[in-house]
Amino acid sequence: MNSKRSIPTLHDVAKTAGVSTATVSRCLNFPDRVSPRTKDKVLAAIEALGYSPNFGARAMAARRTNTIGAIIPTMENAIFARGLQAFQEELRLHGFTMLVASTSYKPEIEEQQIRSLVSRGADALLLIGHDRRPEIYNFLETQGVPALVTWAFDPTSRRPSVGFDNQRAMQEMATEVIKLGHKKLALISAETAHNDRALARRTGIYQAMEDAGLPPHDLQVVETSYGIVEGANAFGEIMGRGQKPTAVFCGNDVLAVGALRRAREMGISVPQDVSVIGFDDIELAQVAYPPLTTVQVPHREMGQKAARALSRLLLEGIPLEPTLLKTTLVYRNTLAPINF
Amino acid sequence: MNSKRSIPTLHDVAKTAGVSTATVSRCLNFPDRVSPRTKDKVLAAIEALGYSPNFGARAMAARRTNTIGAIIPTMENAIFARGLQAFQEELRLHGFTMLVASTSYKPEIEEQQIRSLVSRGADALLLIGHDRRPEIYNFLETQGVPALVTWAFDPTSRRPSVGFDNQRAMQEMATEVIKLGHKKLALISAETAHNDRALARRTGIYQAMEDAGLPPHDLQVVETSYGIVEGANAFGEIMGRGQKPTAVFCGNDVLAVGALRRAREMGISVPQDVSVIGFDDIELAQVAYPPLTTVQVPHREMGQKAARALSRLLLEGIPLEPTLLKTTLVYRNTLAPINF
DNA sequence: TTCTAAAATGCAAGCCTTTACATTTCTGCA
DNA sequence: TGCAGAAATGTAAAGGCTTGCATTTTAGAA
Repeated sequence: MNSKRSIPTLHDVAKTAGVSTATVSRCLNFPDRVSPRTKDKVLAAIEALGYSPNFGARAMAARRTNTIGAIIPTMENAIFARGLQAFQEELRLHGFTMLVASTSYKPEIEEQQIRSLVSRGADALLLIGHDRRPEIYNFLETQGVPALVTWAFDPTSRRPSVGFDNQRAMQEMATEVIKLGHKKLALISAETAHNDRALARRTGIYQAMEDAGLPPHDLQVVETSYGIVEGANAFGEIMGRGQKPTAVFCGNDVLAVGALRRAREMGISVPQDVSVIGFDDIELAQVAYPPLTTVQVPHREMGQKAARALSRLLLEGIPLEPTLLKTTLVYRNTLAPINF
Repeated sequence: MNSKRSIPTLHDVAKTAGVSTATVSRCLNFPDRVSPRTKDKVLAAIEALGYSPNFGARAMAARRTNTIGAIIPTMENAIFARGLQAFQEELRLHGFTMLVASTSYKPEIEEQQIRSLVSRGADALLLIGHDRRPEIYNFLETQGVPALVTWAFDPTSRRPSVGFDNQRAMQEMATEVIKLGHKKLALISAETAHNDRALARRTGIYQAMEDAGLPPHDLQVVETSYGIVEGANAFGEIMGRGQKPTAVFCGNDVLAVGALRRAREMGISVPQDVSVIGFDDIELAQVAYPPLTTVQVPHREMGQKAARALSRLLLEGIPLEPTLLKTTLVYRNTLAPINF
C-alpha cells in the first residue's frame, strides 16, 4: 500500500503487476498484443490502484488525441443539439470523442474557443458557417488541424462544408409565401454581421421578391439576437409600425415561437391576421401553438455526414469533400393565403 | 508548405525571441514577472509563429488544468442549459474553463464520462444528483478530484451538494393541487431507477397525498424517458385508461409540454378537463400553450453558486458546503380547481 | 563610482505515456 | 531435443511545458 496519497501512474501499475510500463500501455491500447495472463495481472492492478491514464501525457506521446472539437454558437436552445448529437454518436462509432464549446455568437469568443480546442489537441474541428477572419484559418493550417464547416454550404469557399444552402432554402419558402398572395413581408433575422447563414437566408427572401417583381427593399427587417423573448419583442416592434406585414419570416424557430407568443398577447391571430414562418424545424416547432410552418433542415444527417467525413479524413486520409444536403418545406398551421 | 512545417513549440518561440523557454513560459503565465521589453519580443514571436501552447504538456508540468468538468444527463433540451450557462460564466470569472459531457441518463455512460474528464485532467467535477455507485466516488477520491453534486440536495450524503429539495418542491405543489379539490392524480415521471431527483419528486407527491388523507397508491405513475414525444405518449396512455385523473403531474416541463400537445390532439381541454403541472420552469413553460403551471427551480443561482463553491475550493482551499436553494410555485394557466 | 537588494532571466529536472527497437520467451516442427 | 520464427515483453528516448533554484542584470542608495 502506498502511504503517500499520490495519483497512480502507469509506472505504479507496472510495478504492481510486475511488468514494464510498455506492457501496461500495450495492454490498454492493443490488448491483442498481450498474453492473456499478463493482461489479467495488469487489469487487476489497474482496478486495485484506481488507475486512470493521463490524457495529456498520452496526447503528447502519441501525438494524437482521438478528439474532435465542435464549436457552436449556443447550447441554450435546441438549434444545434440534434445535429450535434448525431455528430457525436457517429464519431463514437469511429472511436472519436467530441468536445463542445459555445461562442454566444461572438466572433472573439469563437476564436478563443478554437485556440482552446486546438490547445487541447483536437485532431479536427467542426465549425458552423464560413464567416471568420482569415487569420483563424491560417492558424488552423499552421497547427495542422483540419476544419469542416457545416450548417452552411458554399462550394466557392476554400473551406469544405457539409451543409445546406441557406439562401435557396429560404428562397423556396419565400416563393411559396408570395404565391399565396403575400406582398407585405417582414423578417426577424439574427444579426447578419458575423453570420453568413442569417445573411444568406435574408438574401433568399430578397431574391424571391425580386423574382416575383416585388421591390426587395419593401422587406421590413429587424435584426436581433436569437431567443424567444427577442423574437417576441421584434414581432411587437414590427406589428406596432404603420405598415403591417401579412407574413413574418423568422431567422429560426426560436424567434418564430417568440413571435407567436407575442402575437397571442397582442390579440393577433396566426395565421388569419398574419402568417409566421420559422426555420430549422426543431422540436419546438411542432409543439408551438399553432404548430409552426417552417423549413426543415436535415440536422441529424448533417451531423452524421460531417462525422463520417472527418473520421475518414483522420483515419484513412480521404480528403474532405463539399456535400450539399436538401432542405424541405414543412407546412403546419401558421401560414395561410391572403384573402382578397 | 506551411502545413509541412512542424507545429511551433515553446522552444521555437524562445529561439525566435532570443530568450529561454522559462521566460516564454513566464511571459504566458505571469506577465508581471517579465520585463516589458522581453514581453514584447516574446509576444511578437508567438504571433509570428502562430504558436499555441500544448495543453497536455502544460497540464502535465503544472499538475493542474484550470478546467472543471460538468456531467449532465442531456444537452438535448433546455433543462440543464440555463444552469450550466451560469456555471460557466461564473467559472470564467475565476479563470476556469468548463468542459461538458452528457450521459443520456445512462449510469454506464456517466461513469465513462467521469473517467474521461478525470483523464483529461479536470481539477474538479460538477455532477447531477447523488445516485451513483460508491466505486465511482472512491475513484474520484483516489484521483484527488473533488466533485460537487447539484440539482439535488441531500444533507445526509457524504457528498456535498448545492441544490434544491426535489421532494419538498413537488410536495408543495401537490399540496396546492390537492387543496384545489383534485383527488385523482397521475404522474408522468422520468425513470426513477438511477435518478434520485425523479424519485424524490414522486415521493413528494406521495407525501402530500398522505398528508391530505389520500391513499398514495392511487397515484397513477407512468415512467418514461424525458422528451416531448415521450410525454405525449405517456399522457395518451394515462387518459386512455378507465380511471382518468383530474390532474397530471409531470417530472419536468418537457414531459408536460408533450402532455399538453397530446391533450390538444385528443380534444381534451387544459385546464378545464384536466390540469397539467410541470417542473423546472424552463423557457418552454412560458411558451407552451396554455402557459404551464410549474415549479420554478433557481437554475442560474444554482449554477453560479456551484461555480463559486468550486472556485473557492480550488483557489483558496475553502471546503465545499451543502447549500440549499429555494424553489417557488409558478401559477400559469394549466391548473384549475375542480368543479363539484 | 561602487555596492546591494531586487528584478529578470536561465538551467535543467521532472510530469506520464507511447513506441521503435532490442531482447527474451514461446510454439511447432523436423 | 533442437531450432527458427513468431509472440511477448522490456528498454529508453521523446514529446512540450512548468518551476525550484542558480545566475545575471538592473536600479537605487551611498
